[in-house]
Amino acid sequence: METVAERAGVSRALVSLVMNNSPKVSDAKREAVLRAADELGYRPNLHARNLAQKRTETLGMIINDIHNPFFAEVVYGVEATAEEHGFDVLILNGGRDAERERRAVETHLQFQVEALILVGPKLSDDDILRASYVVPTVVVAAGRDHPGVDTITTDDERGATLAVQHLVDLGHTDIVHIDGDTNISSHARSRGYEKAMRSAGLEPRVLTGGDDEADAEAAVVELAETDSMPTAIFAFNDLIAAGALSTLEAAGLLVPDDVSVVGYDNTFIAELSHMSLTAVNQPRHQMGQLAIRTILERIEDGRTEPARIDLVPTLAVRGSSAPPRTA
Amino acid sequence: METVAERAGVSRALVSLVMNNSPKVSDAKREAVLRAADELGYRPNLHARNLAQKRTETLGMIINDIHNPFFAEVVYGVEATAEEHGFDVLILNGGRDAERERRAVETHLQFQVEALILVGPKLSDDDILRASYVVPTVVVAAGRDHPGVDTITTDDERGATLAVQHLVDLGHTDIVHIDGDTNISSHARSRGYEKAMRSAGLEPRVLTGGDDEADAEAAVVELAETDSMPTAIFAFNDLIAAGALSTLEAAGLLVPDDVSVVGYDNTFIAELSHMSLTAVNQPRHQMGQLAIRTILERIEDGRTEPARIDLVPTLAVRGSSAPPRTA
DNA sequence: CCGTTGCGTTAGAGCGCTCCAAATCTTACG
DNA sequence: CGTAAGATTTGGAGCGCTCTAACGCAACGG
Repeated sequence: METVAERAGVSRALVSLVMNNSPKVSDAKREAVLRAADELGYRPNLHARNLAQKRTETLGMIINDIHNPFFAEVVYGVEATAEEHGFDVLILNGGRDAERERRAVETHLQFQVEALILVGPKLSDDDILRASYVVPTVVVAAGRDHPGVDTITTDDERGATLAVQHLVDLGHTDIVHIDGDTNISSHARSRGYEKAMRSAGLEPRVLTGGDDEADAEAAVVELAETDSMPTAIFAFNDLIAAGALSTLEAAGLLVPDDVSVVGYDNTFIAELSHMSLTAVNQPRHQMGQLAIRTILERIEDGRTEPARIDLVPTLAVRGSSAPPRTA
Repeated sequence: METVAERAGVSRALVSLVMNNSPKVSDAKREAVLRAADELGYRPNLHARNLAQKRTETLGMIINDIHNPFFAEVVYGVEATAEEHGFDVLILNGGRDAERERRAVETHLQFQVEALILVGPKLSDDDILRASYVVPTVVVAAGRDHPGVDTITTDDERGATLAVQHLVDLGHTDIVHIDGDTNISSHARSRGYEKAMRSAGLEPRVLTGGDDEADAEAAVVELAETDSMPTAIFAFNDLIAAGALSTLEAAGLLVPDDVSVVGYDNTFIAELSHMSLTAVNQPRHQMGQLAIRTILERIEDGRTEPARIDLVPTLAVRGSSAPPRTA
């Protein structure tokens, strides 16, 4: 910066003004500075800037797993909205691991991000709350209540109910749920499933799933081997559903003829007409967008009470669900 | 830091030593500092640290599109290896847009990242070269030659050849390629396709594709409407292939009976047995890993000549390819 | 009993930038 | 031509940390 100032024949302060395109710089000087900067390949050091400014205009986002297309779409919503407001978004990958997420939070905090956006976190409530004392924090796709922090969710319990009701309406009575294991929204979806089953007078049956295709296999194999295959499977997410589809096929079962399958998230995978997966839809882009809006209300408008936005899930009916054979 | 030092009854310098867990601090003082830091909720400011140290131990990665699972797997390879060497990885999403990528590069450079990892960049060679003057830069999944910078690729031309040869071996003579349009590796794959077709004595036919499912539709619809449907389609990537599968199905055509489809990347989408997509495989995890190794050779060992690592693609044969009807 | 050694500790400068108050230059006007 | 009001520009302190060189002190040998 010093060098640029000298070359342009001005003071360091003036260079700073130009780099932040302040309006109160004469055109002549501005141009001189810009030219000098260009000639020298000068690029402001963000660390120095952030240090001096005590602001970073940067938001920290942690996503559960870059693998899962659900999260990718939330990211697009977040980025688009953050950009509009002049914030950079730093992404750290949680990698489906609470410990890694904890380190990611720490990294973000040390980077002095102005807010934390946790998408489908695996962290404990305590960890989240602790982070929220340091910096505004919003949990997206939370599934359950996070006391004290902003949350953007779709009503997972209701989403699960939609899925079950759809299957019940088709005439299914034997519906198994493969859950999300330690995933944060797993509990709400299981609860919705169980309630809906009970209120339809049916007996719930829940198997342990996990995050993705691979985690579905064990559950479906178990169903096949114990000869307890239901007429319908409601999966924790689209990946599990896709895994179920694969494993069912490998077991020689037809979907939807032998077994109906319903997923959750309605990602592009469900949409692929080859998959044609009936799935509960979450408005991902909007969720990302609302996350930023919510956080900006804290940063810029100084809101302090936790916000709680609960969106309404819908059901996208496709080819993987049909009436059971016996009906 | 000042406050922590006071509370622990030591100097600021000592706090610094403790925070960087230097061995030359007495246990008593170390503990005192740690306790004070904990009580005060002290967290070192990374910007100040980076400024003083003139190192950031941070790598900047830009991925073409978080949507595409191919990139996600490269990310895992990069992260795992970077972590081993004590580097943080900052991810910025290119969003399939050269202009956004350019801004992302700028952001990373201002953040003083110690290296740049570009995964499937949409940037021009010039932009890439310019970045490489500032900081060690490696291009992953580059597809074509990038003079002056390190590249990690799989041989895309050969990959395309594998796909075509597989189809030719099955007896296909009418094979259309849906390309990657502006994608960086599109050219190499098209070239491989064309060469392989010619050397098999067949006439190449290339349609414009793009990045994902949506971009496949136009091409396939065109084939259907102009009554020029081939017996096999070789797609630029798995997403395009998946889109082709969908559109073919919508047109009432069976895969592989009426049309064989081959994808590229061999992501989990291809693996889903419902998709069962024959696809060219790239060793993604290894590519990420090698990217970091290569870059570390520059940072830590001071290599200066550009490295060029070209891996060998393989073909994963699945259910979407079969002999043509007429054969 | 004193000079040495070496460990543990510290003062203080400096990293590259922003921001404030104050200095300087322009312009307009009586 | 002098002056006040703006418009520009500048010096210097300060952001929170690391790093170097130097310092204090206990243990040790002669």
